[in-house]
Amino acid sequence: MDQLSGIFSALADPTRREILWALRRGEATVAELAAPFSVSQPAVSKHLKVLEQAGLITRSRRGTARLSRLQAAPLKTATEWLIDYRAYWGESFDRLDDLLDELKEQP
Amino acid sequence: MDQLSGIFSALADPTRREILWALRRGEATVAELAAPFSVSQPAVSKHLKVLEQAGLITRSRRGTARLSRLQAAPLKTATEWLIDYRAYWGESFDRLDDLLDELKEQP
DNA sequence: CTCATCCTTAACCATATGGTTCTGAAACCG
DNA sequence: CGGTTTCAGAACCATATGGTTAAGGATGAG
Repeated sequence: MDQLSGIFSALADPTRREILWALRRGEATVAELAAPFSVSQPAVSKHLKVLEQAGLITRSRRGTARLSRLQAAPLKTATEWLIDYRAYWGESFDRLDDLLDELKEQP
Repeated sequence: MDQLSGIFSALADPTRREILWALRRGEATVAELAAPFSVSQPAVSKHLKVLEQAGLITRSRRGTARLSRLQAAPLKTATEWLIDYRAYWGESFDRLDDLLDELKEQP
């Protein structure tokens, strides 16, 4: 599986996007990440493995707990693919351009 | 399947990304899209159906041929998700920021 | 050393996915 | 009308995916 496919398929699952969202402010344990969901803890462990293999998170230990931490690189890779795509395409991204403008103006 | 999941899982397949790439300059028939690949024509038809259901393409007829055409909206949706995510995350996108700077300066 | 805690792995299951071949529908060509 | 071209659909297959429960490894607490 190439890198982009791994990233996009990792992002394709709503539970995994929620997990990434929960991690945006820092590290969290498996139990903390599993709490908001109605799925079992081993299911969350599987999702974390997928995210790790896509490079979206790295993992470490603290006592018996396993900590997950976001990694920026794959998100950049995915965003760049989309932006590059647009660069080679005739049509513009209209409202996306506006959004980017806004983002540039509030640094 | 929610919209983002459909878009990301459509983008997760390399063949589908190649098809989108081939469509960046305009419409194409199924045969034209299938030619570069070592898969059968029905396989390409299936991929086109996935892309259509994700909203990434629309389809029309010209004689016996079926034309596929790119749609910008889902690409915008996906890009915005990634950009928004970054907006709520502490770390910056480093080189992505540079890329965006470059894009803003060559309009 | 023993035990509890936290999490991963194994085994299993149902459904989805990506591929095939074969068949047939839809539109033009003569 | 009949044939050709272009493509979609059906049926089938192998593997991947997302879920479960049950068992067990690793670390810290007592």
